[in-house]
Amino acid sequence: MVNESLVHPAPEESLGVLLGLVRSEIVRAMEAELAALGVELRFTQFLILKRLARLGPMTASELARAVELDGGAMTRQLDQLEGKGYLRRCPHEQDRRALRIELTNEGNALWQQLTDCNERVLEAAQRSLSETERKHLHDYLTRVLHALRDKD
Amino acid sequence: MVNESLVHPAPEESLGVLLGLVRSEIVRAMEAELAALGVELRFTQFLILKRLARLGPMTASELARAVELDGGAMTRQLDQLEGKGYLRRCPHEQDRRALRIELTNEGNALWQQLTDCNERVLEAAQRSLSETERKHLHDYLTRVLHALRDKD
DNA sequence: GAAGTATATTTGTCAAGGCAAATATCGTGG
DNA sequence: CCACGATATTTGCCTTGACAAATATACTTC
Repeated sequence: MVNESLVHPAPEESLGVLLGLVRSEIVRAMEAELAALGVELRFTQFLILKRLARLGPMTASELARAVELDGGAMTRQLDQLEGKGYLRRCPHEQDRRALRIELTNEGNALWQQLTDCNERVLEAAQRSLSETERKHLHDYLTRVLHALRDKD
Repeated sequence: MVNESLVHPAPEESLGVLLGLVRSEIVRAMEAELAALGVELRFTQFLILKRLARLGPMTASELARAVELDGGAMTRQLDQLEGKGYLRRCPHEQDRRALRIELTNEGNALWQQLTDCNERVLEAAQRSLSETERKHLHDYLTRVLHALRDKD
């Protein structure tokens, strides 16, 4: 598969920089899209709700690990999301140290909007990539991630 | 009670998440590598020095735009980098509002270490990708970035 | 079952970056 | 020249996330 933009490469941005730029554009686009729908959520909060919606109730620690967020930061995000009424801290049945974090009805109702919104942003971002290219992009990034994590 | 799906995360991480994970691993690796060489620099500071080394002296505003950093944040980073002796704020010859930011000899000397370090980290990150795949990855990311910036 | 270790949550502290206001200077159109 | 809007830098304020300490509870080992 020949690609024209390989023939005229942009002034060489290093991978680290490029990743940062793309990510911050995606975050910006998502937050703007949400705000336009009247939903005031930061990207991190979107990620938290997404995990809960997809994986079901779990403890705050599991949630923190799932979104790679510090435990302390998670406590404060949960404060906010609970305050907005999207989730609830319930006592954990087997472990009295832990919490069972679950979406409220309102949180579940919001979820459809969030996932649609995410869909639109990712579609827009990748609109110049073919289906195959999208798969490759995902595959490459996954392999890079593994390379970085499994040192050697 | 541990949620098994957290141990083996779903194969499909969304692009936004994946980008964040890869970037934060690269940042972590770079900072660790630098620290191991006795150089205490944050990734942002590395980027600033990199721009200066590659593009030569410029104003603080130009530098801020080049690394996509807020002007206020740039002022504070310059304070630190000037304090460490890596750069210098000189008066701008044509514009008395502006500064001419330039690397010191020490800053230039550091540069070779930084670029070698960056080289090693990126090589390690992409070690499982062929030369062609690396080019494609870069190309895809560049196209995604353009798609996000040039709204339709 | 007691002691010691590991884990869950919360809270305090800190650095970084975004945004807005303040100040200085530039450049342009009367 | 003068007023006015744009730009450069700095500073203050706010939010976020990392890290560490404190507290409560679970688990493991003897």
